[in-house]
Amino acid sequence: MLDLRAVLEDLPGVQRALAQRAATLDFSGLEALNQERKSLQKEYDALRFQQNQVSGEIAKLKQAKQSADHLLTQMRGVADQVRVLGERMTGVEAQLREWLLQVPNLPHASVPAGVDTSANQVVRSSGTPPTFSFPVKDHSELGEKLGILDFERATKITGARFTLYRGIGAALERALINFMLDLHTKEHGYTEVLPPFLVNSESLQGTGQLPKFEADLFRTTTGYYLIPTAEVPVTNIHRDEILQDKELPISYCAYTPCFRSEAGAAGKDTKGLIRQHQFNKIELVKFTRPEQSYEALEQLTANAERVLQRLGLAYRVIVLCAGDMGFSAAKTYDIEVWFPSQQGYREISSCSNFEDFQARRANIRFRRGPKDKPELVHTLNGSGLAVGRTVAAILENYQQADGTVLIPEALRGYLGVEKIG
RNA sequence: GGAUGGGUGGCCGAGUGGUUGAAGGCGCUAGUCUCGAAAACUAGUAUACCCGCAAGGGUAUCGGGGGUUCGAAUCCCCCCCCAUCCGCCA
Repeated sequence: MLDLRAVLEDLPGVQRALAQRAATLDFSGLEALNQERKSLQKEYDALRFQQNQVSGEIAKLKQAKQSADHLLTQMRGVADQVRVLGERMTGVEAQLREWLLQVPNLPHASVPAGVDTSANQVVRSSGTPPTFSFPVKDHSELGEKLGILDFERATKITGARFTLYRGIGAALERALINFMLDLHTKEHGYTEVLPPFLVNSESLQGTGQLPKFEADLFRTTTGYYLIPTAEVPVTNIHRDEILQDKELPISYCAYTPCFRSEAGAAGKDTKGLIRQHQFNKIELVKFTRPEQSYEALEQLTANAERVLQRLGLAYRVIVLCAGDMGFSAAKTYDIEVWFPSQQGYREISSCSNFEDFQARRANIRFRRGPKDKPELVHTLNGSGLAVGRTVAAILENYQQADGTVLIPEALRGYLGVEKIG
């Protein structure tokens, strides 16, 4: 959520910034709505002032055992006026908030303009895509032939876009989770957390999934939602809190499954592990002082890249253009890993700085010193990494001519074998 | 799921209709004292919004929402959460 005051101070600037991400929003009436809010508040405050004053006088008279009847008569009906004004004020405030909640974040100055993926820019590449002297198989074919991925039975158990991992395949997924968590906790200084996988709507509003993106979520009959990413529960750890300056920056990593309805993705990536309703992910989340968040974004992205380096997978880092970023992000790097079957790179991590956008929604603040006013923190997060896609990348990049798959060195200690098949 | 007791400021804790934003204590900040520190003493110490150049003033907030009343932390209703007991369960 943007700061209403800041928006009103520089409407043209905000509109220009939002135009960069192809966000069309109706700003007309915003100023008037805010004026209405102010005048209602003025009226309301004055009336309450009067009410409080007279009530105080009544109290004094009663204590002095004197009649207050004339004052009681005078105040009859005022309470109703207060109620009516209060309701109008609440209504206007709700309208303002509703409007603000629909507005995406403003892109950072370093973000390239553009409305779709064609304006994204490659920042750097690492590793060399492997070459094969035989026709490569894609990961779903490899997984099925090796008996470690069973898409058919998962469809029977649940439906499309689910996977049953089997034997060494299940163990590989688990090994990757442990490997990634160990790397981030032991070498990158993150604190591991294991959050709830169901969250309430306040949490989803805090990180920006609600109210706009309800269709992407699974909702339970109790009104809770399955998390679409650990970003939601982990960022909300500190919702409605004032952190101490010395606590910052805070770095959390978490393993969770993620659940996405994938509404609107019909026909896309229908085969394999790439696009599932349920997948595992290691998430990195940071809370920082505002002046440190861009440095933190570089660091967080580097931490995610480290996983791919250790696994020996070729990847590149993309900076997303304004129009391709998620709703809450001010700047996003996507990390894309090489997929031999597609002769191209596919997203495996997305690392974003949200600046104070989520912090304002979720009311996450910090205090520099005992006498200072609370300020909003900056929040960041990124995948470190999506586990299912990592399994897919390993299968494809480490496949051998005989259909077996070598296990990357870094994982052998976790898995206890050198190859699958 | 049933029963009972609770949710008050950064923390502990008083307060059951009338200057209560809220006693008292702790913590924190500043000052006095000290060579310095501790202790002691003194003062200050919430957040948001509105008016104002400012000084300052006003309003709201005692888990959340509604209601009663001239007036609600205090009374009533609904919801959430916590504790304990029972039931159930991994």
